[in-house]
Amino acid sequence: MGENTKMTPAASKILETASHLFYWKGIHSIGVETIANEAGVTKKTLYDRFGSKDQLIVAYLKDRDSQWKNHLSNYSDHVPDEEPLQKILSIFDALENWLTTNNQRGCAFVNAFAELAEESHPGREVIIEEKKWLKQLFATYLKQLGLEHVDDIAERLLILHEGITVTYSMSLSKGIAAAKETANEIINANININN
Amino acid sequence: MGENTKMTPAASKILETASHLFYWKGIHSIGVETIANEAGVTKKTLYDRFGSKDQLIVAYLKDRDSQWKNHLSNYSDHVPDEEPLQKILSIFDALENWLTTNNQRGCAFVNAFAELAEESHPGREVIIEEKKWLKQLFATYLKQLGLEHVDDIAERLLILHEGITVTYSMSLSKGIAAAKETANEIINANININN
DNA sequence: ATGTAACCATACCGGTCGGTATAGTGTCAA
DNA sequence: TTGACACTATACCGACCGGTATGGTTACAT
Repeated sequence: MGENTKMTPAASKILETASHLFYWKGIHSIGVETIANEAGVTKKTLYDRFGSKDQLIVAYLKDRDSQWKNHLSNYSDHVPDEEPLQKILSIFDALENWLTTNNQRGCAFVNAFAELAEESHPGREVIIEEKKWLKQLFATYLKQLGLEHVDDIAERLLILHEGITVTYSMSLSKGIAAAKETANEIINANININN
Repeated sequence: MGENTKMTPAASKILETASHLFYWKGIHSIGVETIANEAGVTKKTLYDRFGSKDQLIVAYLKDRDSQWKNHLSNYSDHVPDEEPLQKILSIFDALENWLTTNNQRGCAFVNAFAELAEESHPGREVIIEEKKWLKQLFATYLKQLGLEHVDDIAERLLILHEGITVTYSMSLSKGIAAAKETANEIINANININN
């Protein structure tokens, strides 16, 4: 779902443009007319492809989701399955690179969640599912490490992940080292309990 | 600065109303007309008191800041100065109560930061100063504990603080226990190093 | 050759945006 | 008692909002 491959050329361009503008200028601050103009496309085409601004927002969020997961794969895939701790730490490495290159405005999902105040907005589900997915990924690796209380520890790792993203985007953290090291310490502390 | 005491009655009502609407509906989603109407005041009065929407936004952020600091005092002040660790943990207790009562939409500052994308918006400075203040507060208590690397540890505590606020607002954390316990463990780990 | 899908251009809709203008009322201190 | 201040009420401004209507062009598959 949402793969660029099965989109028309105009739709791809619209989504690409919307993605950039929504992220850097904010969802509510950007009008559909601006998106259409910047994409070199008529408003008619935008509505023919996406139906409404809300649906375009959902497409934007799904696109960010798949981009982030793809980025993450580049860091995790070459870590052998026998090293789940390194798998977890690679997530923080992926985040560091993600934040420092072209994503200085912080987490698109957290920002969008702030803007989409209406409980019923379909974008909110996409956001929450993304975070749940990440938490579950942490839990899976923790289980492979043979830890107990994996849900609790996964929650802590997610907290670190979200926290560092916020502080980094406000220039209150220079890199993500503080979060990565804390993650490492939390995990090691719980490994030692089992020995 | 910004104390309600030296405001006119209408100004207080406007700020109170704006504060509520900005927080729950989002800054860009709410128009000045709505605020004026809900406050039972004319738009003229709103502009006579606050000058512009942007200045009202700044007033809103400063008001949230003083409210949060006031709330924090209620939790920290009755912890004796001789117990800096408890002072730090009381910040997390204050946050738990803050988030669970009337502040379910997460951190007003993080949300506003997401909405105020323009680098030059005066509200951004208020937000960053607030976070720096909290980080410094952590550092002060850590220094009283006789720790080294207080800036590094203060950064970690801030990360936990921001992280739990985000995950709680997305219903991915049930309470703030995970953050508070991690904070406690980080501090204890660094106390032991000195012994 | 015909239809359909993807696009273009332009013009329009009602509604709302932030902000201003004009005119008037009540209160209270000097 | 006068003038400054805090307010009310109403009407207006140009700009922009999300979304629609109409009509025409190209390319491509059947």
